[in-house]
Amino acid sequence: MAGTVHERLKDCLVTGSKADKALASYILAKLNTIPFETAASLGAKVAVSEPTVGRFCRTLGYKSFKDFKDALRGDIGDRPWLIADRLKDFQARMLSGGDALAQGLQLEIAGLVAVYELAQSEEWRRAVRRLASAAAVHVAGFQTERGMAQFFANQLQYLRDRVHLLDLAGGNFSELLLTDTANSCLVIFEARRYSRMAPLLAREAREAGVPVILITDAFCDWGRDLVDEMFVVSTEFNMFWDSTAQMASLTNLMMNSVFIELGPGVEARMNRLSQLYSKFTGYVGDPSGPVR
Amino acid sequence: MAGTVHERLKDCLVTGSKADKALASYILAKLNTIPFETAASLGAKVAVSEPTVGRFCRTLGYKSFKDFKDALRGDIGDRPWLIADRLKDFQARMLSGGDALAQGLQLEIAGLVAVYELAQSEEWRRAVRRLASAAAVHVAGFQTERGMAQFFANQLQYLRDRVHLLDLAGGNFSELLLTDTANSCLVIFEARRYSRMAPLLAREAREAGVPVILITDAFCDWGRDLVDEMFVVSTEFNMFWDSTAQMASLTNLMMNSVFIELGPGVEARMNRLSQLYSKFTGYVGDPSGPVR
DNA sequence: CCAGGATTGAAATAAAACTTTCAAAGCGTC
DNA sequence: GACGCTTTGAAAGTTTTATTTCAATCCTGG
Repeated sequence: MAGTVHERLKDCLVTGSKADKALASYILAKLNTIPFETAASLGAKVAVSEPTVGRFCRTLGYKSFKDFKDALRGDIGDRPWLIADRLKDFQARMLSGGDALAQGLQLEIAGLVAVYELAQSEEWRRAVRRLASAAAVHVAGFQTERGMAQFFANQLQYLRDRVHLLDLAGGNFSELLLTDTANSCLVIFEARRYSRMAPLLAREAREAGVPVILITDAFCDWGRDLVDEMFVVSTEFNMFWDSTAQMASLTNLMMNSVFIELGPGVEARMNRLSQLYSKFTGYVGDPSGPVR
Repeated sequence: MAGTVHERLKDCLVTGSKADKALASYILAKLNTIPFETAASLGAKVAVSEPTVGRFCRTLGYKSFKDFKDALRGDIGDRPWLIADRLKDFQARMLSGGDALAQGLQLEIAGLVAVYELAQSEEWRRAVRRLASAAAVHVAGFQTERGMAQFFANQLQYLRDRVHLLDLAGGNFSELLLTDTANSCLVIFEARRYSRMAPLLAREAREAGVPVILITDAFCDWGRDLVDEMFVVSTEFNMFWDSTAQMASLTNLMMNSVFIELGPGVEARMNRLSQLYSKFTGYVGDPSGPVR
């Protein structure tokens, strides 16, 4: 049997034996609590023995009750979502061949949902207000997260003035710490293995009265008490190393929020910036560029 | 200790030992996946032993790890936390009010699936082989895609030698075009509005016999006949401007492919690079860093 | 720098969760 | 009602998961 967990269970409602039907029915009704159950506890609830639960999972095509729970963990459901069919293709491949790629995709989708959920938090609104209203915004990232910091800074520069990318090149962070820090703020991108610089910088900034926004992974145990807002994105997608790609999605979502916070007035700035780019460098197909 | 699971964990962030903080922090960040974990699997994720997880739960006032999970069930049990249900939430919002956030998520998921599909194409394999075997790799990005180029370059540098980030700072691209171009290649990140520089650079590179890989959006009409491999990511997620965030996912996926192509030998390089970082800058919690 | 408590992991042990085996019960068919 | 097939649970066995014990290590405060 193939397909999502939902589908298999529904099939089972029709084709299964009495015990199977009872199990499928109960599981569908109480999906939320299933991961907390064991084969025995579930069996007890449905008035069925433990081995029957195991057999049921095997009928469904899973190796064991445990395997079934794991499938639930990444299951996207059978929503008539725009991409459902293509997604199912991937899932099918995963189930047949243990395709690492398909598994990674599921994890990444789950992470993405989490990022979008973050955007609804109070913490998010606070960070957005800060980014929109601070006198200056400094952005830092270390190792492979340097690019993320750059990406964030470049985008924010379209929306507002006084956005600066910090880097390690000078060996100190005087750009942030030795200027007027009143009402400025700091954004740090960092993931495992954390550079010694990240908490150091966060601590210094805090001591200078500069609020800190940290975008990081789930393993960061030094951030909570050192920063004002902390956003955690998923980084484990079944790849040979952790991926910080979702920091880009978060960045983008945050830019959108800042844009909304700033109001339509920013468009003037954006146009002006484009004009400047056009004047000095030029766009494709833009006759007003510097050279033809 | 008393209170909800959430409260206890937060207390623990302040009062707990190092391992306890790491555990509390991780659990708070990934509450949704905890029901699927065992003490051992959780321990592995935060680099802590199995008994420590058990003790941690007891410190928190629970009888065992199992007891802790049961408490969690009561605490988060009624709010949706399976991906399927959380997605359903977003979808419902989209259908009811045309919620911008929900719509964005839907589009972004679809885009992500498309990126993963790209990773199975012949074109992808070609690009990967190229990135793994070229004598040198140059990476360029313009405007807000500079960060993406940097991100790509920084990651690839972990895997191989001779990766260079090009930029407009010098006003020419001699780093690529005036050195020995034999068997080198160029990667360009670019999205609307395209910098005049992008096609210019691509053309020059091609004339110099340098193959070009282009990562861009769906509107790029100048790329096809100017580059060897072209990867198109979705950029329209219902935001006030296009987002190139998925270029990061693509980059990550590509790094994974290059890693596989290069074989396990790269690990030596990666370790060496980490050692260097440790020596000159240092990691959090790494006593062998340059200063304590 | 050192003593003493706190923290931690390895190994051993205990407990639990799950599977297998097997016999009995259910159920449709002749 | 007997036959054969399927389904099920009890009991025993196996594997996985959690706890205990204990020695090593790490802090902390003198």
